[in-house]
This record gives sequence, structure tokens and C-alpha cells, in this order.
Amino acid sequence: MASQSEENYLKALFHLSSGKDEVNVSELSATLGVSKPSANSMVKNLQQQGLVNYQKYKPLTLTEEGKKAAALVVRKHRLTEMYLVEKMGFGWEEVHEIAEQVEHIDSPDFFARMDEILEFPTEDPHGSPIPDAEGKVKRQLYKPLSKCNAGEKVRLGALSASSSEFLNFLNTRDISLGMWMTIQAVEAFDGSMIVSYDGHMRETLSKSVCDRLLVEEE
Amino acid sequence: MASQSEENYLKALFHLSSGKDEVNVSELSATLGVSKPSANSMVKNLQQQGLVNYQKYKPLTLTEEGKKAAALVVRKHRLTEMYLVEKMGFGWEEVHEIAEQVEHIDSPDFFARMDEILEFPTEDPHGSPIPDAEGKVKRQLYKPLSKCNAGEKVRLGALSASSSEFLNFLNTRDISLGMWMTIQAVEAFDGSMIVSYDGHMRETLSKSVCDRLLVEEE
DNA sequence: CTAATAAGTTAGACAAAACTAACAAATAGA
DNA sequence: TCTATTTGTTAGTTTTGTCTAACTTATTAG
Repeated sequence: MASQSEENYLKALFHLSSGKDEVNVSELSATLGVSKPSANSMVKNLQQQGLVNYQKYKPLTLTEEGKKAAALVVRKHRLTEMYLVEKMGFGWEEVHEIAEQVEHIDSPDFFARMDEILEFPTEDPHGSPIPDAEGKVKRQLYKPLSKCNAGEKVRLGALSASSSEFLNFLNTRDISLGMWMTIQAVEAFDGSMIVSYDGHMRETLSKSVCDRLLVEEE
Repeated sequence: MASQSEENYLKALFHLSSGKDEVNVSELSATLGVSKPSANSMVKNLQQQGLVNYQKYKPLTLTEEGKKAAALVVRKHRLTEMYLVEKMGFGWEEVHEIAEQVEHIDSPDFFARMDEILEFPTEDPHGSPIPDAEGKVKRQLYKPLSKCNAGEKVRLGALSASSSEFLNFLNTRDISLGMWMTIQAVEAFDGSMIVSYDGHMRETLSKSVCDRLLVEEE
């Protein structure tokens, strides 16, 4: 089994390479909050285990085996978040830290039971897909709100980053997953948007917020 | 916060000193499956932190602070076992290994929520008391079945050791916690007992089994 | 195209937690 | 009491995962 540290690196690589495919050591070290030499040496270690493709001074990719291993860590994380929200009554902004720890538990039975109890969910509370037990991930159809145009009606499907500050920001504006919103206007000069939804007729969202809201049209 | 290793040592000390009060390094190393030098150096470390009383070549005891810290680890373990059995449908013989991992999670909220959901249980699925959030443990009134006499009627309250082999042994004989049994006879020469309960009129239990069944008269 | 900056690497150190080998103290048996 | 065994300790090594300092390769701006 992979150590907790190895699992964290795999998970980071999984996130960084979604929709980008090539990752470099600096990004990796930055997302994990470790020094570049630390990331560098762990990358070599994972390469030895056949989990990443790596050559000196070249960008990294996960191998097929590495992708599967990483997806299974993400699966454990997202199942846990779902469980904490649905079965233990936590708010979606509280669960990340706990899930960061629970995800390292080594017990297929434990996560299988969670999966059953949740009736085999395919998305976590933030709308991200939960990889299946074979590490296969349903492709996401979401695009950032910032890529949409005025007049479109879209459904909020997921968040691309979910710091608790961000989640609180959304909570204070009654923005929640699954909700529909209509784009009233797009400010050309700064990319901010004016949207309407449920009880809010004209809410302004900055470009950086719009980048983080992943939506689908239907 | 204590590391996982430190928590494991504290827990072992807690168990070893229950009803004995003095522990030596060899026992500690044996229960944890580590070498004596490893145990020795961890003991020094815990002493530095004010969690154990220790002098060269003398037996060890937990300090008050150490007892509390240890009890809180045991609390996390037993709450987890209870949760796994009551809320996730695991059998009592399956939960130990998972709880060994979950107990190291550092999130007061997580365990507080478990406690609430379970409606503040005072005993785990094996009948052992769950220390409260301040680390106070309710004294147990149980004594081993082997100390009882023929003719007595007793209630099975807890187990003193709970390997999965032992739990399976009990399962195959329909022996479960909370159950009443009557002692039909005690074999003087080997300490084995003939007991009756529920669907079983004459079941023979060896001395070593009777030592591990903790009972109360009422 | 060259120089400055960014990214990647190597070397060497450290802390935690384990180990083995070897020695010292305590205890128990004859 | 004296020796043998058990128990405890010290010293030194290993592994994992981190770090800093210093150096090398790549990339980017003028």
C-alpha cells in the first residue's frame, strides 16, 4: 500500500493533470506546500514504483497504473465527504479537512460500506465525480461560468476550488450546487458577471469567482 | 497533537495499567510488537512531554495528564467501534482493525458528531466503557467468569481480550454481550465450566475462555 | 542572442520511529 | 550467596519524508 505521503502526491498529481495532462515539479511542490527538492525526490520514488512517467527536466505524467491509484485515493476522499454531509450532518464547507485524514484509511470494506449506505453516489457534495472502484472517472461536462455568455441559463454543477472562504462566500449569497442561474450581463472590461437566481435578481460575481463555478447548460 | 505512534503507546499503557498500575518496558514492547529499545526511547519521549513517570530501571506509570491523553485515544477507538457496528452494520469482530486507524483522526468535531449520533453511549460493542470527553472512565464492576461459582446466574458485560478468533468462537456458540448465563458446574481440576443460556443447555467453556468473559451478578 | 529569471536537480542534514548488537542492572534459582 | 536469566539501556544504523544551500538547465525579455 501507498503511504499517506505517497497518496497525497498521487492525489495532487490527479488534480493538477485533470484538463492539463502535463504537470511540473514546482506546481506539485506548491500545491502540497513542500519544497521543490521534496517533490522531486518523491517523484523519483513514484517513478520507481511505475506510477509516474518522469525524465529529468521534463514535465511529469501519471502512468495508467498511477492514474488508477490516484483515482482510488480521490474516490476515498469524495466518498468520505459525501458520507460526512449526507449521513453525519456536516456542512459542505466543514468536511474537507476531515476527509483529508479519512481518505488514508486502508480498508476496502470501510469504503465499500460507505458506498452502499450512500447508495452508490456518482458525485460528491461539491459536484465532483466520484471515481468508481476500478478507478474510472465519469467525464465531466462542466465548464467555468466565465466561459458562458449573457442570456444563457446554466446549472451549477461543481466547484473547481473549494477553500472554506470560498464556500462561505457562496453560502452568504445563497449559492448552492444544482441550482440554476441566468446570466444577465457580462462586463467586458473585467469579466465580472451579473446573474440572477432563486431569491436574487441581480448578483454581481467577479471574474475569479466565475472561473471557479463550473456549470452545465441543458 | 500526539503522533499516531505516540497515541499507540499511550493506548497500550492505558490497557496495561488498567488493574495493574505498574508497567514495564518489556510488556509494552511486546504488546506493541516493537523492540525493547524502541519502547525505551518512546518512553523517554513521553516522559519529556510529561505523560509518563519514568526513572531508569524502574516500572512506568502514566501521569494524570498521560492518563487523560490515553483515555481520549481509547474514547476515539471505542466510539468508532460503536459507530461501525451500530451505524454502518459491521459485525463486532470486524471493527477492531478499522478503529485502529480511525482512532488517530485529529478532529474533535468528527468524534463529537459520532457521539451525538450514537446518543452518547457509555459502552462499546464489546461492553468496555467509553471514557467521556474529559477522559474520565466509569469504573467497571465486571469480574471474570472464572472467578464465579456453580449455581450463580450472571450477565455477560464485557470481554477482556477480543481477537477476531475469540469473537468468532463466541459467535459460533451464540454467546453475545448482555446475555444471562447460569453456571451449572465447575470442573475443579482444569477450571472449565459448564454453563447454560438461551438455546444452549450444557455448553462447556475452558478456563481460558472463562478468564476472558467479564460478567456481573445482579 | 545574450542575460536574467524561473524551474529542476544534487548534496547533505535532520527528525521520527524503527532496528540490531552489545553491555548493565535486577531478579530468581540452586 | 553466587550465577543464570530476564529486563533495561546505550550506541549506532536504517528508512521515510522533509529541509536548505548551492548548482544546473530551461525559458523569457530586451
